[in-house]
Amino acid sequence: MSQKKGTKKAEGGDAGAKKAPAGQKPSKGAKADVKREKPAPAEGGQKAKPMSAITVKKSEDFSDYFTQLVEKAELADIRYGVKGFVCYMPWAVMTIKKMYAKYEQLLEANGHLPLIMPTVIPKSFFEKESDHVKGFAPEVFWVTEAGGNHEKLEEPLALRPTSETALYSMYSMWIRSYQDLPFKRYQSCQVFRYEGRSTRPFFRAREFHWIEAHDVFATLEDARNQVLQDMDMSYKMVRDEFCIPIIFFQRPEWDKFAGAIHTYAADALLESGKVIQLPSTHLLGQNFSGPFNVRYVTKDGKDELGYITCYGPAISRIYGAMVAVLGDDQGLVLPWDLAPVQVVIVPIYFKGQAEAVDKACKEVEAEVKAKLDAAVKVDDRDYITAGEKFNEWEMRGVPVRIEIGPKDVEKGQVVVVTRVPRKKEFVPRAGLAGALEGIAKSYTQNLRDLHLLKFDSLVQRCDYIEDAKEAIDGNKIACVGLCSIDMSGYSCAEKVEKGTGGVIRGRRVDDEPNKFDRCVACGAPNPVAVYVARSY
RNA sequence: GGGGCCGUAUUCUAGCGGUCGAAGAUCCGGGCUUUGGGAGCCCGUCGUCGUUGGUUCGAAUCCAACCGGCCUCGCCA
Repeated sequence: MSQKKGTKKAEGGDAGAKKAPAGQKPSKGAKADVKREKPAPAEGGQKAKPMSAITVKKSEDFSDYFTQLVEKAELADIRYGVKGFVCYMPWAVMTIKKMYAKYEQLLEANGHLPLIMPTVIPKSFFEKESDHVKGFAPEVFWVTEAGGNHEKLEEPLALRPTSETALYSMYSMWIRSYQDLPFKRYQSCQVFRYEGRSTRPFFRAREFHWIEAHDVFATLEDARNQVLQDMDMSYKMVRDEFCIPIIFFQRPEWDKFAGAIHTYAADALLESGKVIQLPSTHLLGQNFSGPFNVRYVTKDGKDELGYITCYGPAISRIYGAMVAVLGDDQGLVLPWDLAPVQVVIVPIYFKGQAEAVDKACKEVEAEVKAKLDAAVKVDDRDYITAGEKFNEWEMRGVPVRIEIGPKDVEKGQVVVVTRVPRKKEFVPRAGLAGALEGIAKSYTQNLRDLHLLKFDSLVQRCDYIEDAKEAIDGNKIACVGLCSIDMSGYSCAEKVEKGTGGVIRGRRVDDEPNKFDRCVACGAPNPVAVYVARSY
């Protein structure tokens, strides 16, 4: 019987089999470490984890791994049936809300006030700035009719792909004088993009969740300083709090936000060897203040255009990146502050001793809540085994598990197990709060250290396009010389991208250690060092 | 947007022109028994075979289009 089951589970594992030969790999690697002694020899000969476990190794098939993680840790449900739109499940939402809260707090500490704008933008607003219109034209959802008879709207409404045009049309009314500047607002909202490329939960959707901050200043210099602050906030949040290593690039001229003077964007590197863009900040200068009439009166009575910046951390994508970067073969891993449940208590029941165990669990729960102010949960379900609970909470990335059984009650101790690193310890009840405090304090720091591989170690300096291709094929980022990231460098950039299969991400914003004598494509002297990588 | 693969119950799979009034496992509900790393037995429930149209005496099965999913290549948070 369990033989049959082993077989079935192996099959369950190839949820991905339909897509590629890679789907077959998993069963081979599937852990047989659990004491399931039936070999199930006839059909396939491999034991497998239950369907509730991830059946591929992250390092072997990242794409399948991510799909399974999203499904099995119940982060999103993709069965809604509209391309690019998914249900965000409670476990993900609880973390995402915490991420929002941290980000919003930081933005407010840096002088931003919250605001909520309408979701629809009239066509006429949207079309005021021509570069921006061109950039977004292909990916806007339009609301064109309404009512029972599908009456046509007099003016089509865009489902906002981003809010510049909505905000700045109001900013022109809200901002009157230099006394109003700097004028800094943010909103947490959803935006919509009719994405052509294939969609992925969290990473690329047609509806995504983000924060956008839009700031107006009296001088270009003030605006530039805001861009620096935006980058600093990104590091504080994305790297320090969410434990995702990132680096900022100035995007090439041909790859900037439509309507910006410059775009600066953080890239993270995922297990697949692809970079993904995380927060970006744009120096818009006066490109929008002209068309939208964002003006202010100076101290000496002159009428001036404001200088604008906008900053867009996409929380849903950052969440996806965090899940992807931190997760391991057991499932999700979360920083301490972001875990919906930080400590789970699993009672180990035995006939006739449940009451004593339950009582001890309740006591420990109360103590942890009181002394640590942590999110604690007692998993007292009596219809599944303790082992299954262990696996379930590990899949969900709960940082600490406390096991309490009859033996522990007797000895006045508990078992404390940390998710990362996976470590089991017997702790006397009297020392529990102290032990947990220690874990809580260092947990996130440990994760960060674990993942803060410096980009430097993943970057390969290359003098020839062929070398760069080799580096990129080996899941690395290539650093090459390019004559320019202005439009004058575009044709060389095309050659590099075609020759390497990567995309030019731009020039590092911080200090550049690599120096080049000539452009890899045309040989022109005094090139700028740029980074080339495959991207999501 | 291009190319490739795919769509049967919550999920995974079988069926590949008539024997399908669609099979098995899982899930779910009930009962017993269990719980220190993914338990077992018994009973029960669950199906617009993705949708629409076509071919055929007859379609889950063949064809087309659409919708969705996965993989892969050129443009973005």
